Amino acid sequence: MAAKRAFNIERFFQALGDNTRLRLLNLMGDQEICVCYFVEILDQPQPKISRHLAYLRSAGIVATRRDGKWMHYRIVMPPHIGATQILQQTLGWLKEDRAMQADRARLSKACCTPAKFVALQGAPLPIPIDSSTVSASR
Amino acid sequence: MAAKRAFNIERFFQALGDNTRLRLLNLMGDQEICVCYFVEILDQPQPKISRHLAYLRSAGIVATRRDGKWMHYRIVMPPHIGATQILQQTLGWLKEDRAMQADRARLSKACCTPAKFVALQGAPLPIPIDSSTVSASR
DNA sequence: CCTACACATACGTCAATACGAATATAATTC
DNA sequence: GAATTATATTCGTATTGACGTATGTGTAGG
Repeated sequence: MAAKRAFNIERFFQALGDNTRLRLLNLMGDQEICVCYFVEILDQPQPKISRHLAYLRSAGIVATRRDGKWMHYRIVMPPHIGATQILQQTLGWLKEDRAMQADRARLSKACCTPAKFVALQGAPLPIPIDSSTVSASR
Repeated sequence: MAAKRAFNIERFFQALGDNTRLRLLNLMGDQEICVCYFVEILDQPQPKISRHLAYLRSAGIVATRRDGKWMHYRIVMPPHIGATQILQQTLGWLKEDRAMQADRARLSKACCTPAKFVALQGAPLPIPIDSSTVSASR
């Protein structure tokens, strides 16, 4: 059993204080994405991606869902309304950043033309999250 | 090279990822306050306060003004509109936190009844900042 | 000048973090 | 059940950050 810690403000901001983690959050946006996409799009070593995702999870910013071999990550809003607003604001800010736009463009490309991304063959496509049912799933 | 670096997003969030620094920002709010108040209200060693203030300054979140022996600190809005919004949001969030409210209450008390705070004898009172430079939230 | 005051910085130490490389775990496939 | 795939964790190391303590710097007043 993974001991779930209480939400921590310091931890929350620290989680946002790293460019790789911001890039990961930017890619997630309102989708649920599996790890192989992060590795491919950011072009970084898999353990590095995995560690940063673990950090985001420990900070209560993302959650996971296992789907066979694949692990899907999605953003979850923190239990504090203030943190939620800041996270939303941050995501909006990232959308205006050129480098972040480029990351998302690459992700779209990978989803539309998977033939050009050999490493993603067979990987499940990102799944849009219905913003009205953030918590529950059928 | 100049000591002043370009605004850095990672640095910005890292600066917010420490409770002492959040307390300092909370006390500043829309006032310009000298260091001795921080030391007195937070009841922490002066070098510790000074180091955290230096960190905030290096992150481009606060600015200083020397007034004789006293150094006044104030919040300055970052050059990025996104960062500004997040900083405002954060300050608003802090206002709802009990511990942060207690800090501000202590500050008010120190300003109204300075006789009870021996260490602050002769210290200049906090100076409200013209809200035209900082978008207000009433 | 010299001292006192307000604040900043340097130093040593310890914890937290980031990284590449290697290895472990979990689920699928054969 | 052995190999493969996808992801997580461990290990060793280098960097950064936080802290207490000591010391340095700038200013005002005698």
